[in-house]
Amino acid sequence: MANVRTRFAPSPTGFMHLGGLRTALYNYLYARKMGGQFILRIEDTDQERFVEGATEVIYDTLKGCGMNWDEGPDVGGPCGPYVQSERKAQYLPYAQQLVESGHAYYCFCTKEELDERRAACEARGEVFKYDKHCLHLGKEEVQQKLDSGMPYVIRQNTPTTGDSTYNDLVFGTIIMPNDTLDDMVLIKADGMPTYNFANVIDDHLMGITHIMRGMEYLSSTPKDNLLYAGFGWEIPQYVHLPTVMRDAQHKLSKRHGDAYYSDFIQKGYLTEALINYLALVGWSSGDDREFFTMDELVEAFDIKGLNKAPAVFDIDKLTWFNSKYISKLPFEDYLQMVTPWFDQVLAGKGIDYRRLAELMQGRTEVFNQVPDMVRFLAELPDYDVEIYTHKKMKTDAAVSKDALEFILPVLEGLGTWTEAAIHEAVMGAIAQSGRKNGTVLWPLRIAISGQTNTPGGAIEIAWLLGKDETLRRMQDGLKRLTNT
RNA sequence: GGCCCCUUGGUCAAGCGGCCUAAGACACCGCCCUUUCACGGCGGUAACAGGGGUUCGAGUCCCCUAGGGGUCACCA
Repeated sequence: MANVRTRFAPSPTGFMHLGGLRTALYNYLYARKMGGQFILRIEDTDQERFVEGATEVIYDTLKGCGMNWDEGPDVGGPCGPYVQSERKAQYLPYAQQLVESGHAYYCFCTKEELDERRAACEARGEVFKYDKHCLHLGKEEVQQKLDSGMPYVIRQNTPTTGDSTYNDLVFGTIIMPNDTLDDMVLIKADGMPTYNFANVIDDHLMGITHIMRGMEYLSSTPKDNLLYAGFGWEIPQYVHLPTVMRDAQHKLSKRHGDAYYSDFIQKGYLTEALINYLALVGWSSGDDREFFTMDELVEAFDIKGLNKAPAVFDIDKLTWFNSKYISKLPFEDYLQMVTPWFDQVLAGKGIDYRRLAELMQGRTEVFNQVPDMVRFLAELPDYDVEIYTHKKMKTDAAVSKDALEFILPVLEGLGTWTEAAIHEAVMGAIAQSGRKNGTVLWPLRIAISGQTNTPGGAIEIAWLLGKDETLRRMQDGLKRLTNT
């Protein structure tokens, strides 16, 4: 097969949508897998939507995810420029060429006229389609209007009979009746090309061999093909991708804060986990493997593994991946990453982050859960004495009160406050007294943490808190137990 | 509404005519481990949308119905 060239062609909106990121990923993987090139092209033909700094977001996201492009706006390449607004001059001549050959025509209908016709059509319950009104203008008439400076657009002249057929590498043969094809605008009144037109021109000029994009383009592809045919250009391979959904009915959306790459990074998801999971939404390697590095994805990627049905993006599964990736992090990396999250609630409290991090790494699913998990170290939460009661530990309020009264002097008398010393003193005293470990340790942990779930047990927490605070909290617990 | 596409457990999915009384993973439930929770180990609940065909044999092929998604802009 000829050299494979794929491209990712995002619009600079300021955000990287996860669906778009996945599209970029598949394009990247396929190009790398085939030893071809991955090209980045910025599609900014809609100038009203220009967003400052938006291209940087695209660069940073792609780079951050480990997807490097071979050709693009910043790195250049033989087919540049790679920003559509910088290529604007080239599109009109191509459109004019299509007019010459009868595949396109000038149209002078105004937006208002069209809206009117569209409304009338819809009122009749019919599907609106441009009626080729201006196709029938005489050559002189067209020239005259052009010369007079009348605003115009150039429309594609689609056939009205027969069918258009093409092959999609994921969906197979797609057949579309030509009479459902609209004469879409190629060149807008402002002289800029429409997305559809610019795409075809650029993809051809850049030698793109495989077009991998969302399946929303499945039914507009025949019009693209008509354009390629009009120029006599080779039609590329199409790989339409299933939609990434939030649930069975809805796509991922801005509103729900579940659509953008940055949303997830801010919440404390790791890029590697996100990429790994994203690759699996709509694609399967065919075996049971779930964990992939980027290199392994390149190795395993195959268009045959692409699914057709829309796939729901499951945050629970992503979170599971994330917890696994966090667990595998080198400890020093974890410590560094978790520190700002500790700081949110523990800054200046004198808590040993290193020890806390050791306790936390194995139970961190997403970093934004960390503050709530460790907040109790900063301040004893108000809690219900009910939580002293635990069936399995055989504890209730009375037993707990007794346990705390029993262990308090042991800790008070402790000279060195290290985990080993605390452990030895507490466990020794328990053994000597003939009590059960849980009967004492459960109330102790409740008293000093004020909650049933904590990172680490009573001894680790006591050490983290320090002697004074530990004793203070135990006194507090005793007070609560006495009052009931 | 027209046209296009899709349909295996709650979710992602394996399956590409017999190896399927249908894998694996997440989630959920139970048990074990454990000074809590989590981790880990073991086990469990749960699916071929429905109906017709084709075939010796269908989750796998065809048709219909239903449901879902997409698309019908001088937006990308």
